[in-house]
Amino acid sequence: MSTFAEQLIIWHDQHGRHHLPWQKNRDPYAIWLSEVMLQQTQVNTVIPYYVRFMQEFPTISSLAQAPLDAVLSLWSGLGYYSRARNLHVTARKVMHHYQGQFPCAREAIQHLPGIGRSTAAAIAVFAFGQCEAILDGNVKRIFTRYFGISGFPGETKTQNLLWKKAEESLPIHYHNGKIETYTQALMDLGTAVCTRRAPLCKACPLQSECVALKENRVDQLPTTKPRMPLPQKEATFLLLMHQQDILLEQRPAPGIWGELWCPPEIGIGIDVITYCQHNLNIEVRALIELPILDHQFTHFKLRIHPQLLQVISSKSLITQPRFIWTKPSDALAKGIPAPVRKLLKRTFLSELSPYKI
DNA sequence: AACTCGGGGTT
DNA sequence: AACCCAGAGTT
Repeated sequence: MSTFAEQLIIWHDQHGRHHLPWQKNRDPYAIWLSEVMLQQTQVNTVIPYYVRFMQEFPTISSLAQAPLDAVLSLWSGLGYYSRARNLHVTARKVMHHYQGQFPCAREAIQHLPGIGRSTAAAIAVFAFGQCEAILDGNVKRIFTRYFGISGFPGETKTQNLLWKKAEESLPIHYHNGKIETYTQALMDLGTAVCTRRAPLCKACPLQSECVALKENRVDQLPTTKPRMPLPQKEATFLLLMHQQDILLEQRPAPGIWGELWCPPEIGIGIDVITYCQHNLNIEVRALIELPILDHQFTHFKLRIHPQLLQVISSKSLITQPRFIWTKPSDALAKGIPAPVRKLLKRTFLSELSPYKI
């Protein structure tokens, strides 16, 4: 076995993580769920969501039978909601096309929605013990440093080279359990030792062969993404109050916050009273402009101007299924984005708020 | 190849 | 405020 893999496996026995919630068994469903939740999301953030999700939907069958709304509700706050929608689609696909048995070949796994090459490989490794290479943020960091590879890992050229290194470094002549340990060791080393800033090279099992360490380039690698300043967007949120209820609208998918519930959003500068008359067919009275809510996405910044409005006419005028009237406390149990959760809490549920319901 | 999709943690 | 995180899908 290569020194690289062997050193990692030896290191993992003493220093790796062995008690994460999804490490209890080889249930493909449990492993698949964990891998999807962990896409672009840190372990400590995922754990409570994962535990709740497994309690609510302990099997792929129970997930497949659930309504999407229930799935999104459990996902609320975790972000990247297309993951939840794809999870739901895939659960039904596995039930229907694979008789509830998760496919075990990496290629087949990779064809399922929401599962790319790295996630498919992780599932193949941890659920089925197959010898496949992963390439996540941890692995990219370790390999760019160990082999001294410069260039932003998002570029195709660099990414292809990293995949090649990942495959070449696999423990080919392994026996039972080695590939799982090796794969977990890569991620644990990336999390605990080969960190983005201030890596603990003196504690690293790969230090004697690490090119970046030899050449004193550890803090130069991996090459950071060239960033553009984020465009600033603004929007008005209409908080329409009718007695104890507010109006929520289900947003279209695909798109930002697809299928999640939000107060109606309009561009700034649009006359609110007129908009409600013409587009919602509701007579309203403007109460107050609530404090601005700033939110940042990967590719733009959104400044939300929440406007509190009182409904004068009957609320029953809106009957489209994409609109609902709901108590703010009930809205928190639905699939709503994080800023909306924050807004509803501080406006309607805080003891300090004059609009507390 | 470039762009779209979130939210939270860290520094 | 910038950067990153067990990336994937679309165009």
